[in-house]
Amino acid sequence: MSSNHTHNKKNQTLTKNQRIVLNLLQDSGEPLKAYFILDSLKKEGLNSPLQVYRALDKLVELGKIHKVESLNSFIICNNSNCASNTAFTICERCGKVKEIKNNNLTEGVNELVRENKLNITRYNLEFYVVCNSCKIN
Amino acid sequence: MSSNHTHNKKNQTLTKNQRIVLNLLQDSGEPLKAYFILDSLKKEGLNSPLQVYRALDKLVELGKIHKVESLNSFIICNNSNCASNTAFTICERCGKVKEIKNNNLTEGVNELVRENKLNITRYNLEFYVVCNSCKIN
DNA sequence: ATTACATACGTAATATTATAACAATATAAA
DNA sequence: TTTATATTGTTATAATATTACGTATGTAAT
Repeated sequence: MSSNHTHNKKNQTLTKNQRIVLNLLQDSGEPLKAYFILDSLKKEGLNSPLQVYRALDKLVELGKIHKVESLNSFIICNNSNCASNTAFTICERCGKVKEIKNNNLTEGVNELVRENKLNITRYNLEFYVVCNSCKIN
Repeated sequence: MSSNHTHNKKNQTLTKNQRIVLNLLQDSGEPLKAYFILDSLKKEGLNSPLQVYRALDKLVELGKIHKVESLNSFIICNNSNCASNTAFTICERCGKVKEIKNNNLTEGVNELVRENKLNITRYNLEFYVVCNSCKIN
């Protein structure tokens, strides 16, 4: 038996660089910046920004991660069927980001798009909030 | 009559740098990048990125312009009452950006926010489209 | 097996976007 | 007028992202 069978079938189609970047984002759950990813994965053999950016590009293309545009950061997709559509809440105080996975929202957006005759291919929605823990403190 | 009364009262409270940056964005109507603005305004006395970024920051704060996050660009606000909320269509082919100023959309978003119990302070919506002229060609 | 093709890799250099730090000046408020 | 606040100009540097080039690897057709 080879030693490298922890990844699932879908991940097997990924290359080594793509896989280690995806794993880091998966483990983190938070949005991470490209150069932070680079620093974190030096020990795994990533040496240059381009190696990170190429992996990120591919993972975005595959829909496995998203770019949070206003933060120049990347976050794991925890939504099975968002395709390239994204919807996030971003806390203005602590910076915490959550992907919104609420079917009502998807429905609502679709309706919004219909009503306004927007002929869209995809969308990116960023809702700035004060999150619950920040509201308390 | 003096020759320089085209700006409205609100603009009179702006500083020189803020005013010339705003005028450029106003005349252009398109999203412009900070360093393009810098190059364009060298002759007006802007010498450093920081002068541009400071003016841009202030204008965003005043709601006179918006940042189009996914393009790292800035565009004049042509919506009297959007505050810091933004909604754009961005053509995937030609890059053309339009601010959506449709009351239905505002209403729809508000409803969306209510239904999903999002406690938001502001939002940024980016709808990627293929614009009409690109669709034809 | 060999060719052709597409994809990914590694590396170096460079381009683009944005901010920090500091001293000086203007503006508004007390 | 004194104090506080915002803005300016300048230099340097940080943070984010891409170009260019040559090599390697996987896959599919011949």
